[in-house]
Amino acid sequence: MARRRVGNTLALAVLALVAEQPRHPYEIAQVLRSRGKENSIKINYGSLYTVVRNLEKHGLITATGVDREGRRPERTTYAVTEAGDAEMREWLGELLSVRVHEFPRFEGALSLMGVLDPDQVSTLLERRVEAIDAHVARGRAELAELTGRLPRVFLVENEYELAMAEAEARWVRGLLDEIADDSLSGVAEWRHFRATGEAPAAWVDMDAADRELAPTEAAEHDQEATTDDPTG
Amino acid sequence: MARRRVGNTLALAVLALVAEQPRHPYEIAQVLRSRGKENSIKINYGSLYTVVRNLEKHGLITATGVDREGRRPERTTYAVTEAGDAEMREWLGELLSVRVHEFPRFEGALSLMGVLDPDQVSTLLERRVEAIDAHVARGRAELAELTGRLPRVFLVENEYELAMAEAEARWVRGLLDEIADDSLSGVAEWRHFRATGEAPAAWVDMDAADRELAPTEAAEHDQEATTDDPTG
DNA sequence: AGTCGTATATTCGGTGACGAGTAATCGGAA
DNA sequence: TTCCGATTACTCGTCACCGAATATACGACT
Repeated sequence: MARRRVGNTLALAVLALVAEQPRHPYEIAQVLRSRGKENSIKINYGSLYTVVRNLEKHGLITATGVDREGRRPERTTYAVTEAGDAEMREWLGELLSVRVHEFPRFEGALSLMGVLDPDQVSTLLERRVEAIDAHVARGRAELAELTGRLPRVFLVENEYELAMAEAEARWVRGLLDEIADDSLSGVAEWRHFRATGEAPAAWVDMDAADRELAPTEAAEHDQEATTDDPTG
Repeated sequence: MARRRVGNTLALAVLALVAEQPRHPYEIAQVLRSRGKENSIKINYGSLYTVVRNLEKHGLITATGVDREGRRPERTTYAVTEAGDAEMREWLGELLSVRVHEFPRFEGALSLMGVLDPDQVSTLLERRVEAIDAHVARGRAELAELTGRLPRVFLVENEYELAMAEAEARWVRGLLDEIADDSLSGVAEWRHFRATGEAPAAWVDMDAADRELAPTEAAEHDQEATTDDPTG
C-alpha cells in the first residue's frame, strides 16, 4: 500500500517504544530485548541507528535532548512527533489488516525441488519436520512457562509463530505421505527425468505455451514484498 | 548455515535453470514466469542481472557465448559450472531441510498491537481473515484449473502457500474468538491501559526484570534470517 | 594495582537490492 | 506508410541494510 518513508519493520517498533516514552536508541534495543520482542522483530544495531536517523529526518521523531553520564558516549533521547504517532497507527493497522506475500525461502526451494531426486527430497523434508517438531516442543515449553508469569495478550506473536510452525510441519508430513504412497501425481515423471535426463512433458509444454493465458493473473492482485524497505 | 557467496534466493533459481541448459538472463526471467515460479520466487530485473554477475564472479556459472540478433542488445548466455551445480544442490538441500525464522511482518505487528485499541485490532484482524479467505478461494480455483493440466508435483509451492494462508486465517479466527469472549488473558489490562494510559504491570515488570533469566534462550538455537543477502 | 570480562553506545565501509529508466525492435491497426 | 504500444534486453544511481569494529566505563577478582 502506501509507500513508507522508513520501511524497515524495526522502525515501527522504534515508533511504538518512543511513543510510550522518550528513549535513546540503545535503550530501545534493551527494552525490545527485555520484552522478548527480538524473537518477532529482527534487531540489528546497524539498522537501528540508521532507522532512528531516518525517522528523525522524516520528522516522525525528534531529539529531545542529549545527555551524558560520566565520560560515556552521548545519548540522544528521542520522542515521537504527531506525524510519527499517526504513521505508526496507520502502518500497524495496515500490517495487521492486509496480508502480503513475503516469499519465504522454503516456498522458493519447493518450487525448485525438481532438480533433486525424489528420495533425496523426502529425506531432507523428514529432517525438516523433525527439526520443526523439536522447535515447537521447546517453544511450547517456554511459552507455558511464560504464560504463568504473563497475560497471554503479550505473547500472541509467539503463539502465532508456533501455530505456523505446526501448520508447516503438518503440511510437509502430508506431502511426504503423498510422495511415499505415490498419490502425488507426477512423481513417476519426476523420477524418470532424474534417471534419464528427459525433461518432463509438462515443462516443455509450459515453456512453449508461455503466456497464452494471462501471465500473472493472481500476482496482479496480491500484494507482494520481499524484504524490508520501500523507501521512495 | 554455510554463508552463501551469493545469497539471494533468485540466485538459486538462476542456478537451477542454467543447470538445465545454458540460457541468457532475460530468458531465465521468461522461463521463471512461464512456469509460474514468480509466485514463489521474487523476480526483480535489477537483482537478476546483479545476481548473474555475482554468480559469474564466483565461478558458479560461466558465459558460454555472446550473440546478437539484428541490432538488439547483446545476449550473453551462461552455463552452470561444476562448482555451481554443487552449490545449488547443497543450498537447495539446506533450504528444504532446515527451517529458518524469517520474521514475517505480521508477527512483528502482532507483537506491537498493544499500542492500538483492542476493538480496533479486532476490526483490523477481521479484515485480514476476509482478505485471506478471498485469496485462498481464488488460489484454490486457479490451482484446481492448473491441476487439470499439470501433475501436482509441479504445483507443491502453491499448495504450500495456500495451506499456510489457511492456517493463518484459522489462527487469527481463533484469536478473534478469544478476544471476543474474553478468554484471552490480559485484554482487561490492555483495555485499561488504552483508556487511562497506565502501563500494564507486566511491562513494568519485564522492563525491570531485564534479563534475570537468560535473555535469548530460544533465539540462540534457532537460525534466523530477515532478508535475502548473506554475502560475506 | 592490574586486568579480565561485560555492558554501554555508536560508527562506518562495503555490498547488494531495487525499480525506474533507456533503447531498440516488431507487429498490427489506422 | 506511419504511428503506437508491447516486447525484448539491460543499465544505473540511489538507498538501505548489515555486522564487525571501536571506544569507554564499570565491577569483580586476584
